[in-house]
Amino acid sequence: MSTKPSRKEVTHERIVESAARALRRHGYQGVGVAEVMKDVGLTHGGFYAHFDSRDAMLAEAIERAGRESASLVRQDMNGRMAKGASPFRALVEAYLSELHLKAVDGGCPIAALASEMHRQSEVLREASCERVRGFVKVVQQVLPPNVAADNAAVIASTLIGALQLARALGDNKSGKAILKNSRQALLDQYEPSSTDTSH
Amino acid sequence: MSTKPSRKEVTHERIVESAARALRRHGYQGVGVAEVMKDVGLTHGGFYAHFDSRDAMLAEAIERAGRESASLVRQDMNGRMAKGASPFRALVEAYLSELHLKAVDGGCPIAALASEMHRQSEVLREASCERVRGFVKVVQQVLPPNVAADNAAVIASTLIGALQLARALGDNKSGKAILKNSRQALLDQYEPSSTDTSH
DNA sequence: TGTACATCAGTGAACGCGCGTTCACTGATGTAC
DNA sequence: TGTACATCAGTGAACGCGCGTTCACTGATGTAC
Repeated sequence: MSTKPSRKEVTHERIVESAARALRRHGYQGVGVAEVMKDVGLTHGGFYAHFDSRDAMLAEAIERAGRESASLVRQDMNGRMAKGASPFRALVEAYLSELHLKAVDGGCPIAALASEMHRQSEVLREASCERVRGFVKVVQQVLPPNVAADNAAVIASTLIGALQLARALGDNKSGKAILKNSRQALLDQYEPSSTDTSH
Repeated sequence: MSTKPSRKEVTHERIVESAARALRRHGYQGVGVAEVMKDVGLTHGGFYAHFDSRDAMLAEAIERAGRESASLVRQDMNGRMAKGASPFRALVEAYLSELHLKAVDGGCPIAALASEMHRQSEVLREASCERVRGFVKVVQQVLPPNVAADNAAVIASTLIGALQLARALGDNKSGKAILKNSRQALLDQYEPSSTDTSH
């Protein structure tokens, strides 16, 4: 199906990839056209051959950031499930891992952007909401049996809030303590039968 | 003790008040010196007689936003406790109320800023962390008996995350549903004896 | 109480800078024959 | 396979704009006598 991508398409993807990283590291307003172009080895003049506007690029970057983050988390989850963890435990432990705490620019765009979402332009808000809905759906899919689907959004809120607060407090004792407490609390509540295997 | 404030002190407070509102409405980067000064009826030139820098103003604004929000939430809590709600229930219901959902610029600065905190300058990060620590302490103080103090940070994460996601999804059905589910889940978990009285 | 002067809060023009966006251009790629 | 030309991706200078910050100045406030 997929024919070999043109040179322009390759460049386009590299721009989006760089923007997706900058977006999470610096926030919506921290992504500059010139800086992104420089990062992929181009001059800023060529930008508008690829996108109608900066916003158009950001909309693509949000979508890409969501996919990247999902694949990163899923990879971590797979490792944990291979060791016997349930899907729910694997998600909680992967999302609230110290790896994710540090990996801001490869991690979850919702944790990186949530408090800014409602201030963005229509296009960006819609792209961002889509990520939120997607994440809630992911949580829903790993819910332990006997846990009502209604709880997915609350659990998503806890995951996102905890990661944000941990990052805000810094990559130190208090930040890591929040992660640990939150993992513990989520597992105690929704999967009380299992035991904590994290270290 | 408190002597009558000088004219300059009054103006200073009005600037900080305006900045505290702008900070929550527009985020750290959305607070402009000129706009804040215009909002209090002054020209931007006089700004540096009041603050060493924009950052210095923001640091004061964060502190003020925290106090304003705390007093707003406490007021709402008092009303609920007068009707028989426990302190914990009152906090959960007040923080995750539709009023708070809409009142961005008078509400909790952590919900308004959390995902941007770790990107700020040293001064602003410290001022922001202080708000986080203060909020966790507030949660700790209303914890129902038999709930370990460790849980305060997780509950704070859930409150903050849920409010952010609700705002991101918009002041509509899905946003309000997250608030409602989150209130329910928190009460079910930490105060299962009581019944939901919210409407 | 009234005048003379010093202090002080706020004015408004100007600065340097970085940003998003535009555009005439160039050099490389690929197609036609 | 080789040449001639059209297409296309990327260049780099320029634009208008808003920002944080500075500063010489002004008009009002308050103090000294």
